[in-house]
Amino acid sequence: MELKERSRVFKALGHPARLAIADELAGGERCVCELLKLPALSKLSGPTVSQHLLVLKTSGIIADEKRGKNIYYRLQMPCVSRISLCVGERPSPATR
Amino acid sequence: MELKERSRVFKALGHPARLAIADELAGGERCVCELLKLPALSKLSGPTVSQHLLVLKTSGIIADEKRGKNIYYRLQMPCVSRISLCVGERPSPATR
DNA sequence: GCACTATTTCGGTATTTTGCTAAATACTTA
DNA sequence: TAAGTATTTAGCAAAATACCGAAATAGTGC
Repeated sequence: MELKERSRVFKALGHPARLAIADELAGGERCVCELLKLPALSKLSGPTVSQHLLVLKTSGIIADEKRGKNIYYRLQMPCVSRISLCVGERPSPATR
Repeated sequence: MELKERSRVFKALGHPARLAIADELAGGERCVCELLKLPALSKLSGPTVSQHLLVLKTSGIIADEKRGKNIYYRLQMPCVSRISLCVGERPSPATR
């Protein structure tokens, strides 16, 4: 994958709300109404969360599927759940 | 690591210039003057690259050390080189 | 068809990020 | 100490992003 495309994936994960969504979807698919209840998203409006979902989708991280009244999102990029853990690995990051 | 702190790491990698720097440093330490020659950075001014280095440093991804005339940067967060590869892994799995 | 629920799209504003030039700092060598 | 090289800091304009409320879309059940 090219530099720009790869960096787009990281950029998409580079917002607390979107990272929280990716983390949650690592546990299986969720409809938007479930995601809206996440603590990290509960302060945001529906339209705002919808925009964040679009960013994640555009970068190829998640995919959606409509079933009945709801739209379900799921993790499409398998490595993302691994990534997210790995970043937390080190104890003290910004030590000079 | 907390959500916000983790997302800052991704955000830092979410720019082609900074991802290129991280990729290059995965191969060992480099001084700024070497980084400036990278194809992905050659179009940018020195000060701009310096700002990108600061972003990476602030998020704990890289560390610097002054030796003689030069400042050498190195990867401080070991998992970053693994991450960067992993994102390129899959083209588009048509799950479902 | 009408009301209701779930979700997205639109239009706008506030904030953040990017990248530049000019100037400052720090080290080296003559 | 003067000049030269390497790098950062400061200040600023332009572009991108984040967020919201209102309106639109789509499905369900009466």
